[in-house]
Amino acid sequence: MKELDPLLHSQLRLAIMSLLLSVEEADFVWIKEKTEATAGNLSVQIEKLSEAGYIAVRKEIIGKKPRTTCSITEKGRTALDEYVKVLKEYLHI
Amino acid sequence: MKELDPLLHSQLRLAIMSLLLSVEEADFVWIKEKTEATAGNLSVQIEKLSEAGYIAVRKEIIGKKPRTTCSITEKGRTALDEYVKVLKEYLHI
DNA sequence: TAAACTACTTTATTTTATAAACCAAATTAT
DNA sequence: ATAATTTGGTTTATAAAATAAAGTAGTTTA
Repeated sequence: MKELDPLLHSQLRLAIMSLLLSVEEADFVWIKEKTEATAGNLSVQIEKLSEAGYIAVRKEIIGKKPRTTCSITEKGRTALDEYVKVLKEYLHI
Repeated sequence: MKELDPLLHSQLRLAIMSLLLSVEEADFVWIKEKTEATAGNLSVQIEKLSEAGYIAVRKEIIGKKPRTTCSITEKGRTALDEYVKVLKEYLHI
C-alpha cells in the first residue's frame, strides 16, 4: 500500500489546500474564517506547507496592516493530485 | 467546513478500514503484512477502531496459536461513508 | 492615553503515532 | 532435554504532530 503524503494528510493542511484549489489566492484571515482554525495553528500549518513548496506565501503591509496571502504552487497541485490518487485506491472511489 | 472524522483520518487506521472494506474478515497477521505496520502500532490502532465500534475483533486460539480476526461493522461502514463524503467535498472529486 | 482590536508569531501543552521492549506459548536446533 | 528462535501479540516509552495559550507590534476607538 502506498503511503499518503503525511504533509497533506492533516485535517487543517488539507483544508487549506482544498480552499486554495478553487481560488487564485487567499489571505490569512479568509482562510482562518473558512477553516475555523485558531491563528496559531493556521500560522504553523501555513509555514509547513510553504516550507515544502506546496504553497507560496506573500507578506505585505496593506493600508498600515500586515497581510499574508497564499496561493497553491505547481508542486502543491501535483502533490495533491498524487494524494487523491492514493486515496482513491484506499477507498475504492 | 465539516470535519474529517479524526478516528478515520489516520494513515494506518484508514488502511485497516480500507482492507476490511473488501473482505469478509481479516486476521492480525494478514493486516500487518498488507499495511507493513509494526505489530505494536497495529495492535494500538485496532484497539482504537474496536473501542469506537468501527470494527469487531475476535480473539481465539487456533491450533494452539492465538488468532485475532477483525471485520468492519455497520457503524464503521457508515462512518467511512461519511468520511468519504466529506473528503469528496474537500477535494472536489 | 489607555483599552481594545488586528494580524499575526512563538512557545508550551496535549494528543497522536510510532518504536522499542516485553510476554507467553510453540517450534526448532543441539 | 534444554536452549535459542519464532509466532502472535500487548504494554510502555519516545518522537512527532496538532492545538492552545501567551506574546508581539502596531492601530483604531473611546
